[in-house]
Amino acid sequence: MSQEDAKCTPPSGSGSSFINDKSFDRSSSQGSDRLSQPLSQETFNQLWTTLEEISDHGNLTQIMMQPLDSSGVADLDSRKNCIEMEVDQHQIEPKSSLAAVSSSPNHYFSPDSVMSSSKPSDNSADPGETPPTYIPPLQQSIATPTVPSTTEYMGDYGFEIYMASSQTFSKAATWTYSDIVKKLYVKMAVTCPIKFKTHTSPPPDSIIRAMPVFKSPEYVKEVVKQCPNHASMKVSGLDHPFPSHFLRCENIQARYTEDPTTSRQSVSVPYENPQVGTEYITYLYAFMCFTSCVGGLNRRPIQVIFQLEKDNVVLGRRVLDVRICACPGRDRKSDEKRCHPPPKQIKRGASKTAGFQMSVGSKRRKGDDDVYTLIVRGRENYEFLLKMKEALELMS
Amino acid sequence: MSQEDAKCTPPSGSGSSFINDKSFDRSSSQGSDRLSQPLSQETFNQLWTTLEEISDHGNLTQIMMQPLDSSGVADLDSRKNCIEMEVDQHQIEPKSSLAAVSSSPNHYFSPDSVMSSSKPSDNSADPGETPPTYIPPLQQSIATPTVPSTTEYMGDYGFEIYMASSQTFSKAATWTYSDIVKKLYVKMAVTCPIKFKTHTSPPPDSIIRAMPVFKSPEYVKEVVKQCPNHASMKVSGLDHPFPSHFLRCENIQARYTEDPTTSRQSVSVPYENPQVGTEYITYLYAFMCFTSCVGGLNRRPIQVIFQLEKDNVVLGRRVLDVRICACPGRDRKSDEKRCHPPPKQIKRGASKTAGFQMSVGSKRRKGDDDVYTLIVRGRENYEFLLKMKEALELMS
DNA sequence: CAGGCATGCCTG
DNA sequence: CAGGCATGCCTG
Ligand SMILES: [Zn+2]
Ligand SMILES: [Zn+2]
Repeated sequence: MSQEDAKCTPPSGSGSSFINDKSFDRSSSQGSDRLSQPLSQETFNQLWTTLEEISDHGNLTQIMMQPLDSSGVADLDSRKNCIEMEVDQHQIEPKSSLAAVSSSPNHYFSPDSVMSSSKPSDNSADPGETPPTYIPPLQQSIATPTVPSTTEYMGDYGFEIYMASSQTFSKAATWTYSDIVKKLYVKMAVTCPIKFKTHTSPPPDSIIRAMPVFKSPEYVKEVVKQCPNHASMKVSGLDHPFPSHFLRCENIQARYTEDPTTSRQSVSVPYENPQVGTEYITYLYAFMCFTSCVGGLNRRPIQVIFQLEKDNVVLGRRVLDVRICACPGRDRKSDEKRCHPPPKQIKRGASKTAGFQMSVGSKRRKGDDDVYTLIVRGRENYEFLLKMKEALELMS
Repeated sequence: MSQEDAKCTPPSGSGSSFINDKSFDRSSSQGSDRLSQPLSQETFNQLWTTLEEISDHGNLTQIMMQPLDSSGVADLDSRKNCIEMEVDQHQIEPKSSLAAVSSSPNHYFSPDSVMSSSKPSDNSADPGETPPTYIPPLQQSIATPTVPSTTEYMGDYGFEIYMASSQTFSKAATWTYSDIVKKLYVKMAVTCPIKFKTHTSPPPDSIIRAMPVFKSPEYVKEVVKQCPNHASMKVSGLDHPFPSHFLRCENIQARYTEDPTTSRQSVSVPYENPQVGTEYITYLYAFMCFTSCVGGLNRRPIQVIFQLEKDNVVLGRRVLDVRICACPGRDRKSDEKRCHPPPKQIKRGASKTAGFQMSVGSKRRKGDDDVYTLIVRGRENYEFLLKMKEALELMS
């Protein structure tokens, strides 16, 4: 049961779904536990530590983007150096002093995505939206730039996201959205249509930026990126502008960014007003790893932050829980079942015997003490049923 | 049942266990099937093809060995170039003409590991060993150097391997050897003692070379290497002489080789005669991926070839089936059960109900037509048993 | 350590 | 496409 807890916390309406978060899966730092009796304990601890450092900050993607004309040999050791450099950066020089001065923490996204407080679209400005709950002063500083906001924010233009809660429950549908768990279930590497609208046209050249983050507070700080396995598949770099991005948008104008400070990756597309007669504008997104990918998301649930931005000013923000899996239909069904167990569902067994439904529990029923006679043909059947009867009577 | 077939073919004694091989799991080229509704079908097919090429020949390990003093950025695209170069090599210039001339196919291992036919240790020379079965002329040429021999060969020195069939069945033991399935079950990244002996001391400076190969004929040609995930963990290169090797030997004198022609990786250690009073010499080996590793072994069973060599002449060869998994005890147990199903084992269900054993099948038994009376207390119990009885009578 | 779940993938 | 297995890993 405890293994399933994490799944039972659908985001509460439009507020930050973080509040509902429970503890999650395993911590990636438990990795070293797997190495009982290692070649050399110390050696391995080192290995795993290295791995964790890399997965926290790694600049692999940047390395991989290097075009063909370079030396032709890779020095992956440089990654480790990058990591240390990065840490220094954090402590010494916030990438842009502009960000440090004028960004509003609740709308902070990346150093080049600043919320000007003079704009009318500040979070306190929109009464129709759940106002953000009290934020302790510490969080208001730029001290933790690695955790992007996940507070939903409609903004002045009425930015909204919409998932057709369509697509069958079928185990094999490429994607399906659960309105009851408020979560998108989607297969890996398939495009999934996501719709947006505003009630007022945002300024021209506005964009929608999409960025994945871990849902659990335990991991929000960690950057979401592809696992080495899937990252290594796109190595050729010929097929995609930013091959090792976890989140893609099928749009010729899609722009792939990796924030040099936080090293978080995002995709942005120009916001287009819906065609006449259409309420929503649809973009096609694809997720390039499973939620379960070892060495990547590693079974840690994520959400995607969709932000309407104009010149690095955040005009609106929507957050979508996403699970990337092999059987969206199956997994949706089981999540929903977990949250709304059907009446009289039995813990385990029994109901699988199907054909009839036996109640379980201590409630006494009509006829509980009556005595009946069963005529059975066959010795073996008789013995079986006898044992069964004894077991049943023991239970009652 | 068919999913389990492959597991039920223990190698038949000391002969090539290839003969018993059945079809295996899925082909890795089915990868593209996973991408239903991809971003762009063509693009993805390309991706997967690239991946397969890489996993077949990829020079990643070489690239990763590049020391820190290089440019500091990696050009992983160069891998693809390497691949093509490699293919050319195969067709144009066999690495050493010596190998092409004097190697005996059955003892062929790698271009620098040649079987001199003047040596007394030729395969035809030892009558105590199963002589290799007829080999069609085509295979005798050096045309398929990518498939190392897996024929066991005791040789003049009486080379033997020995696995203590010790270690509990316990689900958590780090390794266990099944004498009935003739397979080693071992956790990933833990050292496992493997013992060798000869009846006569081999010449000084003899070595034992260990090389993993896929067991299935379908995949033998493919080089066994670590999955990108696990390979990327050792990236630092500080911890191990050849960090991305799949097979390691805990021995200061271990030498890690990657054959430039076949790009197969192997570890060799100097052969040492057992200590006085000891029959065997023990080496510690470790496997750095699961048999199930996606992008690596990918659930394809492997075996390890242990070859006694002296100056690239093969003096003996032993082959060991190995499964690297999280629960060696559990998996051994289930493999053995598959091969020797306990008498009266029921396909599914029933036996799980424990406490009594019901036979299944159509054999008529004593008492099959007798009629018995069962007195049942409780309406619900009665109804349950009634249904049960009806079902049972339907079955008989 | 043993039981059991989660989840990719295989097979009909 | 649905049922079901295989198998890493989590939890008592
Ligand atoms: Zn992945
Ligand atoms: Zn692996």
